[in-house]
Amino acid sequence: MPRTAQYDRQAALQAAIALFWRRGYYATSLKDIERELDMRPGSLYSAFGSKQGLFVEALDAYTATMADDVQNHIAASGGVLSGVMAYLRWLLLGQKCPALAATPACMVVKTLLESTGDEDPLRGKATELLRRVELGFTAALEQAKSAGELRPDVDCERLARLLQTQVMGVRSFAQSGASERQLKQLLEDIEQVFLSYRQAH
Amino acid sequence: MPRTAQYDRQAALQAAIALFWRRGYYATSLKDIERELDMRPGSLYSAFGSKQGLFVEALDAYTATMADDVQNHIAASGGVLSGVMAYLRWLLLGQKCPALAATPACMVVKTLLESTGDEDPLRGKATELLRRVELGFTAALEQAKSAGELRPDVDCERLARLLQTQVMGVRSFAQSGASERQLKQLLEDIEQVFLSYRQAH
DNA sequence: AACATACTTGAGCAATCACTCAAAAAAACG
DNA sequence: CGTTTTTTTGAGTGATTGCTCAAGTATGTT
Repeated sequence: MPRTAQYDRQAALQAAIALFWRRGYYATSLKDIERELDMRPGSLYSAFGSKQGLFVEALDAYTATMADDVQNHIAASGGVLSGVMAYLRWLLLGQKCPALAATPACMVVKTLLESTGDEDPLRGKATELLRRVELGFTAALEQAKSAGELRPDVDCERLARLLQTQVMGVRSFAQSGASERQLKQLLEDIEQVFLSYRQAH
Repeated sequence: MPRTAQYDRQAALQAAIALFWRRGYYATSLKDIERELDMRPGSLYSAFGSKQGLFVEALDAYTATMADDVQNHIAASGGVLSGVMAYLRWLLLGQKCPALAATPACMVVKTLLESTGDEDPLRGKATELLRRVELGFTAALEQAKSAGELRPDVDCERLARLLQTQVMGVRSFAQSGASERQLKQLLEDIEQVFLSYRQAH
């Protein structure tokens, strides 16, 4: 009996991701959102509740996509460390140029850094998601250690944090407009960081 | 004959740094600024021109202070790489707890990441300042190479970018609420990164 | 076709945004 | 003390903020 919704929720979320990723939370107005998602306030608020609700949902979806991308590169590459490096190369050097080249920095990190204090719910959400990614890294590293890719004495939780720090660092650095050649060198240098964690054969 | 200004420009700038560092540019309102700097609109606008003018001046002052801190630690530590590590330890583990522990992330990086696009003047300013810091690193590394601290084949510009990436990474990671123990381990691990660049004796 | 049940629309809400400016106040001179 | 010069004040600018809601519109069922 009811009328079916006109908009595509997933498409709207993708548009929201692109918009918030580029402009951040506080600098994005509802006018921007209405224009970019092609939705009017009534539809927006019945679908997502509030600007913050939409943002959180977009951030969750972004993180899920990112985690998938990382896992796919790990699987395709065979090793965890080489997989993450492959992911970074794909992300920063790939032909995803137009959209991503402008915003190589991680949306979660952007959110963490634009949060206004400890009480800001955005900070809580961002740290929660970072912790989730970190746990994913840890699990993948544990598995790699069992498979003999890593030295048996490696502390996987610790290495996961180093790994995450590297990813946060390069992606932020890439935002400052480095050339492709500089990024390539940087990724090489970072790859060296992980050399000592590998199991010698 | 004229009336002398009541406010202290340097004190006002310090307050602006603290405020913008914590809350970012877009999420900070003029009401916040009036309260925190204890200045009314007229004084603010005669002194700094605009919200953006005040922000840029604060960001410049922040960067100058940060560069001083780094240089001091390099001088006190004897080596460039050990100096930067000492700076990070002082920044992230020192007793600067209350104010800084809440905002370990670099204000310039926060600005870079909260900028809304390539046309955003904030992004230009942030990249310019990062470039300046990078050049400072390069110069210090060149000097260190001449002094025999670094291997003669080290590409100093390249190492400077790696160094900056590490600093950006840890400081951002620290914002996500890591424990002191985790930070300590992370700094140890990062120190290992630079080991291979040192000149053997 | 007529009804019921949504969804979409856009005008409009109070609050806040960055900012202006005329008037009041205060210092340095005579 | 009075004059001059500058700063400080705070009410007020139009525009925009996130958001609401009644009216209009479209769909699926009977």
